[in-house]
This record gives sequence, C-alpha cells and structure tokens, in this order.
Amino acid sequence: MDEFKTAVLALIESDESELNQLVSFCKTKNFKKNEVLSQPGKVPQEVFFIVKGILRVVVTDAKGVDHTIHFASENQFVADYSSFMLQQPGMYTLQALEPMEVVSMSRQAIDWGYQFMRQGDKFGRKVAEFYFLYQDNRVKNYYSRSPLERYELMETIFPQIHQRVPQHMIASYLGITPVHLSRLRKEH
Amino acid sequence: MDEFKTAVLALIESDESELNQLVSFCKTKNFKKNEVLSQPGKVPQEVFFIVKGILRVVVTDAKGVDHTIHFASENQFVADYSSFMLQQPGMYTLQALEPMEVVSMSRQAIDWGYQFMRQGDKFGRKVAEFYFLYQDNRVKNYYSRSPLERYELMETIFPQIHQRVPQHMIASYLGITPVHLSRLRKEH
DNA sequence: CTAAAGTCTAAACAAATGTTATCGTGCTGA
DNA sequence: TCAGCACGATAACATTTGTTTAGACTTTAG
Repeated sequence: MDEFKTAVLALIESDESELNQLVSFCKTKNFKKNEVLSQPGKVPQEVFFIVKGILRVVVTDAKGVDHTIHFASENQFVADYSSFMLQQPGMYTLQALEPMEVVSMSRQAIDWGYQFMRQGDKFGRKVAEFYFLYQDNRVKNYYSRSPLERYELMETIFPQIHQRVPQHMIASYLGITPVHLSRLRKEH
Repeated sequence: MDEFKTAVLALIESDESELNQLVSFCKTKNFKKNEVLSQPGKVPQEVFFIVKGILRVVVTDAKGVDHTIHFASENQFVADYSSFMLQQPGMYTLQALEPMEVVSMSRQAIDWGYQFMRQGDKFGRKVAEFYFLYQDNRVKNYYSRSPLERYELMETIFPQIHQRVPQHMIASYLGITPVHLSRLRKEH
C-alpha cells in the first residue's frame, strides 16, 4: 500500500491516522493477463490504483465491435469513473494486459474520504482535474493533428506503450484500423 | 449575479456572506456577437459563467485552420480551463456567437474560494467532474457512433444548437467538413 | 436600400481510410 | 513439443470523406 499512500500524499496533505483509516476500506487485488477488472452492465463499486501492470479500457459499440479508448499503468487511478459517479451501470470493460497488482478503493472508502478526510474534496478535485486535463489534451490533439502525428505522440502520453501493448490496440485507440496504421508507419 | 449565485448553490452549500465575498471578486461583462472572450497565447485569468448567449471554443491547428471543439450557453461555466489551471499560455479562442452577458470569475475569486469557502474544493470538484463527464461521454460517442449518429445526438447535448449556430460550425465540432455533413443530412 | 459577405446545397473528382484475404513469424498452452 | 493462434505486413479492391467550384438564398453593414 506504500505506493498508494505516496500517490495520495502527492495530491493532498494528510497524516498516518487518516491514511490508515482510508486504507482500511481498501484492498489489494491481483489479476492475470487478459482478466477483466470491471465489466459493462454492473454498477462499478470501486476505483483502482495501479501498483503494477497495465490495462486498457474498452467500449463495445452497438454492432459488438470493441474500441480501446484508454490505457492506464503504474501509479494511476482508473475506473469506469462516469458510471461510478452516477451510480449507473458501467459502460466500459477494464482488461488487464499484463499480470496486475492494484489497490481497490471501494465506494465506502471514497465516500468516507469526502466526508471525513480534511482534504477529501481536494483529493477528488485533483483526480477529476487530472482526468480533465488528459481528456482536454486528447480532444485538442484529435482536432489539430493527423492520425500519424497522434501515433507519434502516444509514446509521450503513455510511456513504453509500444513495448507493452500490441499495435492493433494502439490503432484502435487512434480510431483507425490496424491495416491503416501499418500503412502509415511504413510511409514514415 | 442571481443566476450565478443560484448555479453555485446548485453545486455546494454556502451562505449570503460567503457568496457576497465571492461575488466581490467577480465582474459582469458584455460581449458583442463575434467578439473574443479569450485568446491563445495569453495566460487565462478568468473563468466565465454564462448568463445569456452562446459561444464556441476554437483551436487553431499548425496550418492555421480553425476547429470548433465546444459550445457553451446559459448557466454553464466555461474557460480555457486547462491553461487556466496550469497557468500556461492559452490554447483556445472563446468566441461569442450571440451578444453575451457573462460573469467573470477572476483567478483571485477562485483562489479565494478554494482557500476560504467551506466547500470551495467541493465546488472545484463538481465543476471538474461535470466536465469530465461531458468529455468522457464525448469520447465514448466518438468511438461507438457514426458521424450521422453523433450529429443527431447534438441536440440532446446542446439543446437548441441548430437554431443558434451555423451548420458549418457543427460540422467542425463533429470533425467533418460542411460539405460532408450536408451530404449525410440529405441521405437521412 | 443595396452591395458584400455568409450560408447551404450540389456535383465531379481526388485522397484517405476501410475491408478482405493471404502470408510469415513467433508465441503459447495442452 | 508442436499445433494452433495472435500478430503484423502487404496487396487489391471498396467505401467514405475531403476538395474545389458554382449557384441560390439570406443576413449584415454601411
């Protein structure tokens, strides 16, 4: 749990007593490669903090086709967060792409944090702001860069991504077909 | 300022004294149609709350082409928020599409709110969460819906948009050319 | 009131991207 | 260990989307 505590302290001020109480609502979980951490249809009851490993977030469209919309790895918080907030059935599949170790923050943990931690709301604000920055940057790049430029940016957004994730999932993230990405790479 | 106070109270609990202090850091501003509220290159120093009117957010790419990435109208908070948070030079142009009346929350106002309002961080969290929900939904729709479906969804995301905004800006928001949108509409 | 600018549609053509199929390679699980 | 499977490249072809140009109509500014 040390990495988890460190990540919390990077966002807000706290102390051992508060952190230990928070941790008492949390649980370490392990997943095998390809295992599913969260699936659509069920109301998500936890937010994950990744200690080790990498996962992808997938949305399945009306025709049953999967689209990779996000990657997350070490020291990041990740969840089907919209559905978690709204307490609605999930929309996304979270799938491990490597063996993973995560800290699961239950809804209880988060509610308790907002209510009783001195900077609970600030923690929520920081996490929400982080993801807003990520999404905003992504939207900006979508409008102002070509697919090839967006491909080349991926390494800066997700370090090591090319070493850890198959190319067809990157193509899916970019919104293009694997065949097309292969072509673009060839043409430089 | 009544609409502004109401909007704050819809997100957090406060009182007359707090709200009046917050408002003392704010200012009502008016803009004519096509006037610019915020431009790239300058560090944004304010967040706007829209009392009346509608605006668009524009990003200009390396070739000088404009892309409409967002619309905002009555009772919404809007800014070049990433740059505002990071205190970096802005990336977006905010342009009035109608005569507008807005409340300008200065950086002072927001810093003061985070520091001294009882639920200041919660306010920031709620605003960030709202925009996260919006962006997340948008990304999901981008991956799982066709341009035509996304066009048809716009009325639910931005009510009255078709009555208030020229079609070529909607095409730009959808990431397609005006000619192509016209074609899609024709084919039903 | 009127000229200029903005807006939408349309058509013909060009470019970008998707689809399907095949092949070679390396990994992997029974 | 080896048969199957996942992965990536490639080619041929199909479809979608962009570009350019033109014309009719509407709005706007002087």
